[in-house]
Amino acid sequence: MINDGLTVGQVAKRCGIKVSSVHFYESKGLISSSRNSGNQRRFAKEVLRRVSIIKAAQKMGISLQEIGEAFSTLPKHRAPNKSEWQTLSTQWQDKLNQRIVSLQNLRDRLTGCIGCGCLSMERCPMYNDGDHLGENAAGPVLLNAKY
Amino acid sequence: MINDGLTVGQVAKRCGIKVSSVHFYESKGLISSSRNSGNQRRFAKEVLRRVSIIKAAQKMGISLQEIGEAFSTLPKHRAPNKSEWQTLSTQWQDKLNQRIVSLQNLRDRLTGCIGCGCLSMERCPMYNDGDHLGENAAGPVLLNAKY
DNA sequence: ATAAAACCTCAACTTAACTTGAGGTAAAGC
DNA sequence: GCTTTACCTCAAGTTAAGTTGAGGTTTTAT
Repeated sequence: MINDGLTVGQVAKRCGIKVSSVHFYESKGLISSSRNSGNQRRFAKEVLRRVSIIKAAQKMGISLQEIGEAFSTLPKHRAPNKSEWQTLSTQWQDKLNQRIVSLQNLRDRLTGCIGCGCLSMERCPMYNDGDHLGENAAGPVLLNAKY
Repeated sequence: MINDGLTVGQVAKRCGIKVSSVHFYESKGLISSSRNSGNQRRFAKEVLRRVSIIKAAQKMGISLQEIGEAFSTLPKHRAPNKSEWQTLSTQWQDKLNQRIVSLQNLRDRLTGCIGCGCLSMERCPMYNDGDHLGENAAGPVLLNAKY
């Protein structure tokens, strides 16, 4: 068994994750493997890129669920090519940009609002950065009150 | 019982969260209440600000644990004043700034890297934005390989 | 050839942040 | 006064993303 693909241990080590995580990602369908004669997993090198991308996407705040959905648009039995990866990249960049903008808004309003008296759920600009409140948020909200 | 403070239901509604969450936050020591003659919770208006801040902090990616730690620096039996709230604000702004910068780095590297051949755990600039890899990430990593 | 290291499966445990439900009490509306 | 709505407590369930462990097999190294 000299050159039959990567073992789980090798994948884990090269990706900086645990063997159990490799198993876990496979169980979620994010990566796949074949088996050798002794029923041990063997991974194509392509898996390293996939794991890299999983990790990068997670840093962006993308869930494994969403990563799986994005991966499902990739070809099943051929290594994705450059432009296929770039399609993913573009989708996620948009998400990432939105997150950044949203955090920037929050940051910009934080100083102005947290110390002032206006902090309220409904009207304070801090809470109106594109997100919507829960269903039951209809009631009147304290404005300019001193708590 | 006309003006004895806010009931859980009122707090929940005005904050756009569920009654169970109000209970939950109280169980975590993030907010507190007194009880009326019939053992029902009554909240001071100050609680609305606290919940507001909990929500804002969560949007920033701050955990309830950290929020609790920050809150623990506030006075126990007096409503915090403006400058006390602003101290919190300042702490969190730094965290927020770091997160933003980190996401920006990721974003800026995403397009360049995800479609190219260099995406690797160890050397690719995408993974070198200040975070460190796991302990076992020591092995050689595929560079410029076609997966 | 044998021992150690790596794998295998499957079930159960972990943490965060809540939610749901059961069984029972209090307050409000008519 | 009665009924409905709101509360109470406490235990258990939920989702995400893994981790841990038990019991057993395969590879690798000496």
